[in-house]
Amino acid sequence: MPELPEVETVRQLLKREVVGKKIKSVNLFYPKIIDYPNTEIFKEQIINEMINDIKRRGKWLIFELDHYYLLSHLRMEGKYNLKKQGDLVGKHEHVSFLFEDNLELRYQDTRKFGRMSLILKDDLTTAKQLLSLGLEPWDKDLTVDYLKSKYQHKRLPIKSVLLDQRIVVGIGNIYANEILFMSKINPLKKTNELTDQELKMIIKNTMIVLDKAILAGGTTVRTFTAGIGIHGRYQDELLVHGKEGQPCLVCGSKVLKMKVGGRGTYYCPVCQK
DNA sequence: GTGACCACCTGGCCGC
DNA sequence: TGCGGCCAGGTGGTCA
Repeated sequence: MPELPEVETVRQLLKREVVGKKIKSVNLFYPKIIDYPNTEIFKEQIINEMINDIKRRGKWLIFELDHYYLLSHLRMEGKYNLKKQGDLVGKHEHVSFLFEDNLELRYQDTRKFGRMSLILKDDLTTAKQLLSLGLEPWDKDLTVDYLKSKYQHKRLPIKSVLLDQRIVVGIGNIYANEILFMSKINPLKKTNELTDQELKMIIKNTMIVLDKAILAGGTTVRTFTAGIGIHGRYQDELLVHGKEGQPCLVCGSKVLKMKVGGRGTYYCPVCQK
């Protein structure tokens, strides 16, 4: 599923392929993908807009158009495909942007969880989708003191809190498992009981894990690929996620799986006491 | 403010 | 082979 490294990979690929293209029309095969405004207004407003840049904030892709920002969240299985006009529309392709050069950017999403919004440029800073997001993992303000201020009243397991996009953006279930393994922290440890040293390790390993994943083009798990024919390679470097029953790479103990906050959580009971 | 729970969705997998 | 049930999980909404 797309987490920050996957979204960043998609961003880089899309930027190469579609920046400079003007949108001639839009087809919505599954209108519920459009969160805001309503579909008719969305289709009207986006016509004749040029894609000038593609940015990212957390797991949101931000297409910079002439007068608007198109916000796109891939959620679980969203991806973009570049097709020629008239190519057969796939079963799971729900939105199609037709460009003036007769190429089409198709949004594909097996589980239809992804969402898009079209926001006026002046409204970006107040967009509800971005307003509550926390710090990027590489932000210089992401310090032990910052985490302490956010974590001090949290008694939830750290595994659940790592997924909270209001504190640090971009960490999903896979990378949360990896970060905690590398930091030797038990996923069930209460967040407000973490030591300064543990917080330091979380910050350091978040950057390491996400940097490596971006370099590898993200992680291809189940049905997720970055689209446009790209498969991430980071799944080959996963240390603990999806390794239930296999020996821990550090101590050789069996990797266990449990549910934390309803999410599949993999950990080594010896390394992560 | 915090935390638990649910809905949104479909394909893959497993047991019968 | 076919069927039903469970699981995967990011986010937003609701409720206590």
